[in-house]
Amino acid sequence: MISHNIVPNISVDCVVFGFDFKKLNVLLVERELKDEESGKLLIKDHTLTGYHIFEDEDLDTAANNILKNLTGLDNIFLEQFAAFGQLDRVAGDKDKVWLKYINKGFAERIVTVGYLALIDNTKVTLHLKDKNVQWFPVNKINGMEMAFDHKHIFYKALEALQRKVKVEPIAFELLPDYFTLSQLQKLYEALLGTSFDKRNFRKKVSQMHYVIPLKKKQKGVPHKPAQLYLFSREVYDKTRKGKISFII
Amino acid sequence: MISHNIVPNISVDCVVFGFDFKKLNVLLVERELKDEESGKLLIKDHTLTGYHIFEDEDLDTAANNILKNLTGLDNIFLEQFAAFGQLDRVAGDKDKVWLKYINKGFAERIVTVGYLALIDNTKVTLHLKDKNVQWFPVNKINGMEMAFDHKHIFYKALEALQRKVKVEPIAFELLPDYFTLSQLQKLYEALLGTSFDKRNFRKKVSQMHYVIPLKKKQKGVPHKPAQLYLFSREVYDKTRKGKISFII
DNA sequence: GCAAAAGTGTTACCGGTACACCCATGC
DNA sequence: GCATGGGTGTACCGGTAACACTTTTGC
Repeated sequence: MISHNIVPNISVDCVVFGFDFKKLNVLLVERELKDEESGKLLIKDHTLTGYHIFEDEDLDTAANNILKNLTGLDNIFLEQFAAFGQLDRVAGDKDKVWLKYINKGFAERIVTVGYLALIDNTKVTLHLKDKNVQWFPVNKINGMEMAFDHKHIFYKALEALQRKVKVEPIAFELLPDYFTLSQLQKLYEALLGTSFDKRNFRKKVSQMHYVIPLKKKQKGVPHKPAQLYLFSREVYDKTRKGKISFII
Repeated sequence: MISHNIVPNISVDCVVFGFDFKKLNVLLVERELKDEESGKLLIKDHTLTGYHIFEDEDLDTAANNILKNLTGLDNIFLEQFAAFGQLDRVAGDKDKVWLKYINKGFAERIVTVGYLALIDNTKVTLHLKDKNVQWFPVNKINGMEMAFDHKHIFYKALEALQRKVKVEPIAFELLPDYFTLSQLQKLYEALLGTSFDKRNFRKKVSQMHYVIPLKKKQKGVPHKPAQLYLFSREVYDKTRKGKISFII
């Protein structure tokens, strides 16, 4: 039995991160509302990608569905990182106007569960065309206007990501299947806001036997083509000794 | 304006940890139901300490109130660690009977937010008298019957605790204000399920300038009395260099 | 005086850090 | 041939790990 009634006071919001080989980005949806008569712009800001769960929908399922709708992809890395339930989290002036306008029967008090999503930019760009969805560099978020408490949620997600990335091999989710060591290094530098010594970084990676060099090389680059690598979760699960650190 | 209506589909559950200088314990409430006519025992198991939030109550406030009711103490260490929303999480046979019996107007679908609480056993034991609330060693939980998905929640809490304890100085919350280094060592050993070399452990602690020796010593012990120490959060906040590890 | 836990230093090894030059390709 | 990023080895230092005996108290 499938219900399509939403739960009026519980939602799921996904903070979707992507990496364009230079910087870390986050996916945001534009929220725009014009006064019907005057045409005056009442609201123009951004929100995370989320919605209210259905009565017969798991939290994890809801998060997956959001990502599926957004990108067309299944099997995206998704992990819950926190729940947000402040009394006033949807009670900003603009937010009240907005909720009244969309009029979907949401409650005044909404608890949302935040999910972290990591996606491989190279697989997904096409599906975002002609939606009001866009990538924004994470270090520009501070200056932006955001709906509800979404800026707060975003920063909590970023903190969670930075914490996890040091301890679990999840950063690979942000890279294509085949990647170079320089791309991996730039990714960690973008994630953690630091920079690493090239040789030491490579020495460390070479101890991670689940980062496997391929026979392939880059092609068509105007410099020495780089070796391509692959992350193997199977090897990781078998060989990790429990206390591998992903920082240098 | 204070409302005393509960939100029927959102609850908060606290996983309360304590340390008795030998092992790590968790606080559980007995859940018992007898058939009114036959007197037959229908349910006898244990639950975490939690309740449904009120309409005008923050998640954090709700968790604090639970702890306050339970222990009489304010200012207990409390941290959210996950939300649980599986469709069938309150739909076990016993759970259905129980929810019908207590008849409080809860929804069929309940999302609960899990909080980790750390308390100093020496301050709180008195307040638990004559309630059906008791400490249980964490390594006995596996063999116990628990309500709803509370066993699952408990294990997630334990994992979160083990993760955090290596990286933040929260273990001190489980000790009295003044403690000995042996107590601290036993605590970490209980938390992480390992054992440490005494000298190396002390060497490491001596580099943590926020663990401060006092002029006092233990009294009335049948062996050489130990130096007492104190954890100073102020010193910690000032001196931590960002990457101190609490493991050895 | 004995049982019980407190307290204390040194050495060996390994992993982390710092650092500079040659190489392969596209244009 | 030049601009661009790819790729490589070594020496030093600091932290971790292993290890055994003396001290102080209550009884």
